[in-house]
Parts: sequence; C-alpha cells; structure tokens
Amino acid sequence: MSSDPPVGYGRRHLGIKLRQAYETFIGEVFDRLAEQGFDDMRPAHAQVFQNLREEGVRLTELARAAAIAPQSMGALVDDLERLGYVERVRDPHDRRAALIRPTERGRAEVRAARKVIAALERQWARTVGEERFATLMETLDELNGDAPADRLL
Amino acid sequence: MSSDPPVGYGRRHLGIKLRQAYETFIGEVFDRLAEQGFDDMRPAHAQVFQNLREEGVRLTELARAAAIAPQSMGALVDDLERLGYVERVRDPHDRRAALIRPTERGRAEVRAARKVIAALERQWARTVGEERFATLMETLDELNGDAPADRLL
DNA sequence: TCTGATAGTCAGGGTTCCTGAACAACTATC
DNA sequence: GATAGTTGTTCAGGAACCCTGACTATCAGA
Repeated sequence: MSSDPPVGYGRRHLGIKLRQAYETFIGEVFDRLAEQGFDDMRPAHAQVFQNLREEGVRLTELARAAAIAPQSMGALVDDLERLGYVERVRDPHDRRAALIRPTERGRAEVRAARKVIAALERQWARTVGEERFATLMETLDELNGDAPADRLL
Repeated sequence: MSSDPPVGYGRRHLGIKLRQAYETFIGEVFDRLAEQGFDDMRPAHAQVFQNLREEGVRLTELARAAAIAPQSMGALVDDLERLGYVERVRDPHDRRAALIRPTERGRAEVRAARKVIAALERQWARTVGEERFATLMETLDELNGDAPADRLL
C-alpha cells in the first residue's frame, strides 16, 4: 500500500479550466489591442465601455450594469478620462449627475476591440471546430443563466 | 437612420461568459465549504493545496507549480499555517528549506473540497446534459492547450 | 575556500475592488 | 414651499491578490 497519497484537489476541475481559458482569452485580446496602440487600458476599464452609449451614461448606471460600487466605477472613469477615452459632460436634466461619453479615441478603441474579439473567437472556433465552439458558447450561457438572446436583469 | 448607436463591445463575448461561469462556480464551491465550517479560507489559498503532498513540499516548488512568486506563495502559506491548515517542518536534507505539510484540518478541507467540487460538477452536468458537459470540459482542455489526460509543463 | 545558485523573507508597490461618510441636488409629501 | 428621504458623486481608508528588488542563510561545485 502507498503510504503517501497526493493531497491536492484531484484532477483539474471545471473552475480551473474556466479560469485558465478566461485569462488566456483576455490576455490575448489585450495583447492585440496593445499592438494597435491601445496599450494604456487595463482589463477593468473594459467594464466602462461595455455599457457605454453615445449620448452618455451616468456613473451610477455604469456601476449598476457592471455590478461594482459607484466609487470603483468612478475610479475607472477617472482613468479613462485622463487617458482621453471618455469625457464627462454635465447632465442638463440633473445637476448632480455627469454623463460619461466616449471620445473619438474611445470609439476607436471599441471598434478595434470588437474586431480583435471577433477575430479571436473565429480563431478559437477553428481550433476546436465550429460546432463545438457553438456548443461551448451555448453551454456557458445556460450555466450562466442567460437567455440565449439577451438578458437585462 | 439611428443617430445613436450603442457603443459597447457588442454582444457578450467568450471572455465574459468564461469569467462569469468561473466566478459562479468558485463562489458556489466556497459557499458550500463555508457551510461545512471552512469559512476562513479564501480562493487564493486553494493554490497551496492544489499541489501539496503528504510528505511535504517546499515553498518554491508550490510557487512554481502555481505560477506565482515565492513571496506570494509564502503569504498564502503563512495564512494557512495561522489558520491551522498546514504546518512547516524543517527539511532534514536542506537547512534553508521548510517542508509544507497538511495538518489534519488541511486534509479534512481537501476531502470536503473534493466532494463539493464533484457534486457541483455533477449538478452542472445534469443542468446542461451529460454530453454537453463532457464536451465543455474537453473543449476547455483543448483551448487551454492541455493534453486530454494530464500535462506538467 | 570561494563562487554562484537556491530557499526563504522583508519591504514596498500596483490593480481591483470594497465600505463608510460626506455633500449637493432631486423628488415626493405635508 | 418647507421638509424628509432618495439619489449622484466624491473622498478616505482598507482588504485581497499579486508583483519586483534586495537581503540573509545555506548548499554545491570548481
């Protein structure tokens, strides 16, 4: 009998696989964006653009949509404003609030990011096969409790 | 024509889906462990147990295996030692080194974690279907560049 | 024995997120 | 129209997680 069994959690579980895939994906996206000159944004900043609209969005709305504290979102917006990706304009209907809007550079970053993400997804789809990739996306949606199309809540 | 197109990165991409699934999974694992009395460990501490062996493992080896700096692993081990999950014993063959070994509580935590992870994976497999779950695991392995069985490098 | 590599720690920093507290402005109500 | 409560934002401080640089002690080979 072996007196020295391994102690670890056993084979690599789903959580580890998900995390590794996530970090690889996001790392690749930001590497490619950096090559295109967008080397001053960090992954956390993407949360700002994720829910930004052309006409401007309030800080609290961005925070709610990203499920982080308004103070945290405020810091991200401060960064992006300093870097020239977004601007704050006064909300004409509410003097407490500011509307956060993308600048031209911000719009350029979003265009570049969309292309990079789409290209990377296509590349991964070719790697594992279109069908399995589609199944992966659907399965993740289901696990995440997302409706196939979209979900606002 | 619409003068106000959305600015965000488009539909939710693979990276977001992966991250959301990861956080849900890990959150559920630690919730269940907390219910069983293991409420003083944080996710980062799992990296210690992941590569621990009964006879003891050096800090540097744990750090290499987890791909983090020795200083970071040292802090995790400090925590777990203070919490009674692991102990440090002098390496009889190398006075520079300490061997990190699980305590009985550490072994109990690993047993509990294995059960929780297995149960959660079974639950998710039932949710999306056994076949699709198996495909998910395989596809993630392939995307992660892992050989189906195991991989050390 | 000297030299370089290795094990571990101390000090300090960056990123990402949090809570608590404050203040201004809005809104509903009496 | 004064008051009370809510909302938008910011300031201050801290926790978790990881990093690099610098240092000491020890080992191992020339």
